[in-house]
Amino acid sequence: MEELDALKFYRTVEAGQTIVWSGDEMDFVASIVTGIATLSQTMEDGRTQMVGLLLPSDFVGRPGRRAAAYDVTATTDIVLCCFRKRPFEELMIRTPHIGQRLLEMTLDELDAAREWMLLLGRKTAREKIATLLAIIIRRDASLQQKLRGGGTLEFDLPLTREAMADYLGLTLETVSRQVSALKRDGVIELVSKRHIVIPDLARLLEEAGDDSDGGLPI
Amino acid sequence: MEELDALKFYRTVEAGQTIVWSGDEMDFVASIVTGIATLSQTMEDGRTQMVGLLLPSDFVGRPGRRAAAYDVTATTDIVLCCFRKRPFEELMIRTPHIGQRLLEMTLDELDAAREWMLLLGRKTAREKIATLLAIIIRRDASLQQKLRGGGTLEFDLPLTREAMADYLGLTLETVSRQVSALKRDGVIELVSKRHIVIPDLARLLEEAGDDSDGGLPI
DNA sequence: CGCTATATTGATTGGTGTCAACGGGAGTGG
DNA sequence: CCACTCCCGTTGACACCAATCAATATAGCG
Repeated sequence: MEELDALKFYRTVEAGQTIVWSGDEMDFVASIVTGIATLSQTMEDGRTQMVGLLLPSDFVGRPGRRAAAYDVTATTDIVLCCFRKRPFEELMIRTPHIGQRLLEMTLDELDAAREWMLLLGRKTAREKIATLLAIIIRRDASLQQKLRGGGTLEFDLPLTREAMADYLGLTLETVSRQVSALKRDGVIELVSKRHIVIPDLARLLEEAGDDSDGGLPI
Repeated sequence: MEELDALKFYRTVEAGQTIVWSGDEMDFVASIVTGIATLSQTMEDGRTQMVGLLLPSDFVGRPGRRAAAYDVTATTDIVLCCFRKRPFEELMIRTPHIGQRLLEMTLDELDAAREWMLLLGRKTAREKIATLLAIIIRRDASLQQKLRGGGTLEFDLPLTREAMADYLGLTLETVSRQVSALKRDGVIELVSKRHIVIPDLARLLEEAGDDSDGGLPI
């Protein structure tokens, strides 16, 4: 661990900036310290799909790969803790614990990706929005212990409507419409465009279409 | 490695049988020896989405997790090489190499899942079909060296139309229609319903909408 | 105060889902 | 050998959800 410390250096990125472009050579790996970043893929004609959301403690880059496979973009101001790749890889071989931790994290990301595949392939626009909100809530809950005995929840959306659309495989107009519809139906309340109140979490989860029991499985 | 051998036992599953149900307790992990299996998720109302395709050498189960997160179904007759989970986990801690290999495989699966997210979220039905065919060809090519100098390719579909639909986030009717359309347009030829000839691979890749150069990146 | 980015809303189109009928091959049994 | 049935696949008619094109708010900011 002290060895890792010796390798690291910090880097800051402003909101909206792209950290790496798909296809770029990457000579470092990194871990998010603060802020939120997104992984996305873009087709020739401009259609884009987000394929991952990176939160503090998440890992950027893949050991053993030269070029980046996705665009990595900062959605908020970001602080990265970087390691030059070669030394990191060597350290990983000598220190099994690091690899084990990476395996854990990668398996979690794989689960998240697969949950997202169900959303993209089979859920309606309304269910997609509800699911996204539920996921953001779950994440918030696990970070800051903000649950007040199952009462009302509120939070800020860290994403624009366009980013939500790219995440959900929708257009931004559809996102806007469905958010309005959920508001009209009393599932959510909009304090401002980005600040949302959930009067009844169970109701939201029902709209999300998940087969979960409704508990917050942190 | 010899230790691993001491733990293993084999299990066979008939085509169509479910190996584990989502939520089941799993007291083993396994590796596919022969055959093809699928990972899928199902919603309460029956909508299902495949989230993974397991080929020989692929891994089943997650170290450190009690219950299965997905349904695992054999699409062909299958032979599994199983290890009881607890001893396997202990061995993994003592033998870093196994963990490193698992990490590699998991990262590959994550890449595949993310490629699939782009397909599910942003591609048209026609592009989805073309992409699936391209992926099957790439897999076949990497297994058996069947490429004849960029000439015509042919192969068998290992999936029913319904399985294709579950994989692509479509209905089986739409799959059937788009396969017919690709045939009508000369992109593919149907020797039988499951045996396909590709007269022009570049054309197929173009239909798939990928930004790749068209080479077969094995 | 305009300027720009973000968001909402409307009108219309089009792709895919849904419901339904039909085709065709493989296996089964008379 | 031929009907029968089942499963898989195809095709058609129609409906509907979400995309597209377009106009209009709203908020932040120099």
